[in-house]
Amino acid sequence: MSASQLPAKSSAEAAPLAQFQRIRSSRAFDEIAAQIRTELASGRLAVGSRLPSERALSEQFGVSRNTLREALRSLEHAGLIRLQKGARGGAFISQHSGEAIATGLMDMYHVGTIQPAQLTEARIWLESIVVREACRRATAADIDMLNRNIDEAQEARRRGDFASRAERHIEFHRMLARLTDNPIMVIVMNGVLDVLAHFVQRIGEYDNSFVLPSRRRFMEHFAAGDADAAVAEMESCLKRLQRSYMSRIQAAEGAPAAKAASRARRNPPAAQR
Amino acid sequence: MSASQLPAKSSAEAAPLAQFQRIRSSRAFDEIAAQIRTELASGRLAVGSRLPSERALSEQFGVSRNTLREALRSLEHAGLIRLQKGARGGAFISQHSGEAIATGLMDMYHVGTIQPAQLTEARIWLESIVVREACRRATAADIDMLNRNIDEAQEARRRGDFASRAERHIEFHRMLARLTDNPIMVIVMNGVLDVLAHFVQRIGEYDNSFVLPSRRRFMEHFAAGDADAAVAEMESCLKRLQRSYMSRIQAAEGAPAAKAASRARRNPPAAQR
DNA sequence: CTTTGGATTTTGGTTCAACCATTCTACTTT
DNA sequence: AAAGTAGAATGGTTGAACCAAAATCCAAAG
Repeated sequence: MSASQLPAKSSAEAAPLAQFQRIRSSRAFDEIAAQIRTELASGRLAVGSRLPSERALSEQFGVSRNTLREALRSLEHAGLIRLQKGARGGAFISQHSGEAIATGLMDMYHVGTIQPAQLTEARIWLESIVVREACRRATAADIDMLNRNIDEAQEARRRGDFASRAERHIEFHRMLARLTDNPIMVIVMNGVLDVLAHFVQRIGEYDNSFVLPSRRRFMEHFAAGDADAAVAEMESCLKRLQRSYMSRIQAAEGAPAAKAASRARRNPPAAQR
Repeated sequence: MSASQLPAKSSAEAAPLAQFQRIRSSRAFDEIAAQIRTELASGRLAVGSRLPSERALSEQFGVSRNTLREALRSLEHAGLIRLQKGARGGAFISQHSGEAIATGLMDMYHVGTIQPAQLTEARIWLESIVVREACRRATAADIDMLNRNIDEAQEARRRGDFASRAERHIEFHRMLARLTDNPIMVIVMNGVLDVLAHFVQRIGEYDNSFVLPSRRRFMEHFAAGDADAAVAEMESCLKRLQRSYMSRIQAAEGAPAAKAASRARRNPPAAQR
């Protein structure tokens, strides 16, 4: 492979591998992450390309491998790189990102920066945009897809499967967001819906028998291309849901232990104040 | 989230019927970060409280200090903790977050997941919400603040200070977002504006002589509480700006720029095949 | 000839034991 | 009492070593 780095100084290769400079300020890994970000922003590092191995990179930057790894950790968490073990592995520039935004919103909720009322409020605002734009762009196939989702939700309701029904309902909104064909709306809406799903799971079952009839009415307007009516129907439904959430939240305020964490705890808990 | 894996078809071998998931978290620091997040979500770790020192934590988790540090790095990047050196230093649960979302959007833009046209499109949509809600909530003091901002922008324009004028214009939109009093809108709008500012700075000066008159008209409607008219004025202004941006970026597109100006790479450079 | 199975190599994941730089505390000196 | 300084606590960094997974190569089996 031509990309192999040998200690022997060969002349500059034509490969897109960047020449990184030595770092200077405190917190070397911040500098390193910033330099790699700069390379990425400049276009010299395209999606799919592979950074040199940790050992090679740490030598290029003139830092230890541990420090370099902390920089990579930061970039990986941001969704910019994906790390792969084994021969031919390494750090690959990744496309998706987006996930970091969803977890960011979730963190803000957990830490109390976002209150439930603000969450549902923003959701209603965003949804009005999404519906309007989705209505403008939806094809017949898209409308079929949405109708299928409603059928599935109805089937889940018939079975008394609350979890599945809730999941279908949320998936409906994700579909609408995707129909806008705008990654910002998709990402933000997905993040908000993630938090909302978490929130709904915490407050438990609630009365949403009015949702399915509303969905049917919504789809009539939507299929007819009547964006205003579709938005109005959706907004009315969401506001009713919001009232339902808010009335339930006082009850759930006391016991926040509703997390079905299936994760295996093999180590002592981290808590200590 | 929403990551539907495509099952590799055509594997004719006798595979078990069940769909097994890929084992993921063999990485200790992921487990650690998840545990700390869980503690945070459960409310046992409040904002401002301090985690044990790295040395103590690594002992509690039964991992080396380096591994623990990689976990902390991930949490720090997310904005959940703030690290402080020296005696009485350590990892403190932090409030703000939000920054991670802005950098996430910026990353998505740099990596090409968000195209300039989609950026300005989403911005116009979001702004319509912001204006409507800000109009509903603005006090006389808020209106004064906005008017002051316009005066400053006009002053900057008189001096021919393009950078300052652009900064004032963007600050105007940040103010409006804050007036919604909804952290989600503030965070998302701030992130979008960050990217937009970066984008505008890249394409250089442009004709925006129409912005200030539009702002004055906007403020008339806004102060009168006429949200519809305010939204319409803002939208018209932003769409004109958008056309200006797009015409400039196409000009930059045509010339074979020295620095990789655009990155709409349809064919991702195959990752070392 | 193809297939299988295991050694080999490459690479990320982890550990350990130190040292440095910064910051706060507490004690000593003036 | 004020000022200065020694020390301790804590994050930041280092370098060498080993482990585990994944791709490759190669020889033996069919």
